[in-house]
Amino acid sequence: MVTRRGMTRSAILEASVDLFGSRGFSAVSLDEIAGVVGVAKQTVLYWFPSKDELLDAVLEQTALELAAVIEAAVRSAPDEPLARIEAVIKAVLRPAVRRPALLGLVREVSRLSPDHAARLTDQVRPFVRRATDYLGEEMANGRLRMADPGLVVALAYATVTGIATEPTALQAVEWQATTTGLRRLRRELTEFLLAALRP
Amino acid sequence: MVTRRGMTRSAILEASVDLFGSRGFSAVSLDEIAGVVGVAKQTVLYWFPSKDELLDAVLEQTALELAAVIEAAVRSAPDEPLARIEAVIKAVLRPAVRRPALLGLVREVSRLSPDHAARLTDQVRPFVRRATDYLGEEMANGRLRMADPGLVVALAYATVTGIATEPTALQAVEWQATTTGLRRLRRELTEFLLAALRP
DNA sequence: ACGCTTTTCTACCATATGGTAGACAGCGAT
DNA sequence: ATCGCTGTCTACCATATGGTAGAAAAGCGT
Repeated sequence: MVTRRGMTRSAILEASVDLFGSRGFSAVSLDEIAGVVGVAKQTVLYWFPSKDELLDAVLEQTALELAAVIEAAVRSAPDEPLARIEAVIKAVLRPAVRRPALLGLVREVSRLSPDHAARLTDQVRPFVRRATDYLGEEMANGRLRMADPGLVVALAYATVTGIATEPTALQAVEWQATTTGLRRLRRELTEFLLAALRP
Repeated sequence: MVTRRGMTRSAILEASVDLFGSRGFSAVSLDEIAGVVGVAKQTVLYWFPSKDELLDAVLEQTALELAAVIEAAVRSAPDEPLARIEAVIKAVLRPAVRRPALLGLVREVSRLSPDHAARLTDQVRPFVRRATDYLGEEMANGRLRMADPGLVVALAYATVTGIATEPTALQAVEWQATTTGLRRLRRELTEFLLAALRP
């Protein structure tokens, strides 16, 4: 219908991020994606030859988006680990809460075939490596609590994605998704992580 | 085949926990569950009239199991919040790592229909309530860092389930699932949480 | 042995789903 | 005008899946 210039492809990607991320890969049909985009299923299969390749594209794009957000946050923060961590939290939490599917998709990876997981892991590895190295240095400098840098990265990642992708858990502790609720969540998350990492 | 006395039902439940928890509800077919149990699909549908009711039973059982483990850990620990938290981590991490699907299933809840999620939330609410109240008291006593008790419960939950259910993340930081790796993970997780909660 | 209940299995069925084949439309270049 | 290319659609297809109907076992009390 509308689809001016190659916009269909990106619309499909966007809808797929939301659907895969919120309900899971196999719970979403190509028909449903097509319906959301307002296009026939075959159009989806024209841009992405199979559901699997669509998933690969979705994963890759999500990883790139998140990496860019984190990268920018780190660069704009002063050269102090706690400040940088705070900046990253702030930068990630905004898109994560506005679009829970983003991190939900990342979390989905562990349920997919090892192939897909491996492809994404490979893509993300350099970033993880840099984060691990950085934390290791700062621990040696005494600006962070001494610990296993790799596991600390994994733990911080687990905390942030966990809290951002489990509305059920937040609902169980009677948290409200209002503006003030959001601010409180960000503050508590930040203090939680900083307390966990301070020397 | 074998199935002495009403064992079939519990075998189906067990297999379903593993499959739903590791790969997600909609990615698992009744045929597959039946295959794992070694029984015809209709036998599954005899014990659980539909896939949805099977899911409900699986969720309920998992919640009860986890609650029992946590309850026992809390009761056996001394009356000191940090010691109790450590005991809970220890108690939960063992079954969680041996059977990742357990927590994976809990995490799956947010992807399911609001109905299922609500049923589980209701069941878990009293436990959450008690945990929140307890943390609140101990914060007032100065034995824990001052914070929003509800959000702290959610954050600690997110950290533990996140780290226990994302092999992909752990793999990305080159963690190995050996005995020593497990011990290191438990130590780091404990220190991480205790540091986050200490006054 | 015989009935009654519980448990499991063998057909089936309707539908949803990923994917193929090919027609049709828009459009820029010649 | 028409050729060729790109993008979208309609028409199908094979298969997988949740679920139904009812037959065969398997116990079990009498």
